[in-house]
Amino acid sequence: MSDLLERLRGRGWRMTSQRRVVAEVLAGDHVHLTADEVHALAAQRLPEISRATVYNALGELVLLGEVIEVSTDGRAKRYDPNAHHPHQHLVCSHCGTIRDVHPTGSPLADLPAEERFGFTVTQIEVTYRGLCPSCA
Amino acid sequence: MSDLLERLRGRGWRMTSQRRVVAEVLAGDHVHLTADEVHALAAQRLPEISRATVYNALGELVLLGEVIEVSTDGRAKRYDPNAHHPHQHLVCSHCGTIRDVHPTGSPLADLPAEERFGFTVTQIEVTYRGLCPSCA
DNA sequence: ATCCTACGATGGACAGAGTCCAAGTCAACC
DNA sequence: GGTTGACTTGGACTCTGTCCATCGTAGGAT
Repeated sequence: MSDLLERLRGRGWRMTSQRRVVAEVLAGDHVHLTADEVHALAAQRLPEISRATVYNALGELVLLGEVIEVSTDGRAKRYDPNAHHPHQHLVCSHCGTIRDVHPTGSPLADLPAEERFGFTVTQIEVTYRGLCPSCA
Repeated sequence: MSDLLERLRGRGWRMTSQRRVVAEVLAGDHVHLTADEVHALAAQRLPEISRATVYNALGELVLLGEVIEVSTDGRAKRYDPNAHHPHQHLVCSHCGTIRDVHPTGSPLADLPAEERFGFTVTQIEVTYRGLCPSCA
């Protein structure tokens, strides 16, 4: 996690107390937080941090490739710090719980050339939906 | 498309002029309209139709399984009338164009039992992202 | 054909998520 | 310890969607 701070600083990311707190919140074990949840956790350590700053920092972390934006419902985006290990998501349709999963094989192989319409496909997102054990 | 109206009426869907226009707008080309786009198109035929009515009708069509809700960005949901033919989506990261695609094989087979965490998986969404020919 | 009535439509207020901006602050380099 | 330009702030604003009280009407009953 201080790896993260190192990397960011090394890339010329100006280190402010606000950005540090946002990065630390994400690097904790709370996964898939919404921006407001990140803001709430950050505010526990830095009470006057503003929402705009959290949004800015999150957006920059996404651009830097340190965090992935996930939107599994049509509501708030979630921020996934597990950006350096490719994975997909398993979502409970009832309670919204999200788990990282690692399917074998590549879904790209399943898309025939004639179905690509000339696109250069660079990314594939797979969302598995169903009921988790508690909601079943 | 009048198939759609038939089916809806047969299921006891009370047919109002507003609902008819919404259904007809969707039954047009296989595009992926947002609620506001549906509203705009519907309003060309029925100028005083309200946003709330369009949202209501779209929500009911989704519940009836006649239309699928798609959210490929974190922004407005899109409504996909191609609900009776399973398919996935190919999205241009630059201009947002969406195309229906039909991958071979099932990604479910790629999710090992130990990666399912006891979930009962009932639905899988795959989104292929990349650049379309015009944006490349 | 007309009447009834429950279901649907309306539009304006409201809510949630996110963006923008002008003014103030401060991290990093000198 | 200055200087300076990048960062932060908070409030206003946008966009998407929901809610609700009131009004209108589709379709069965007569």
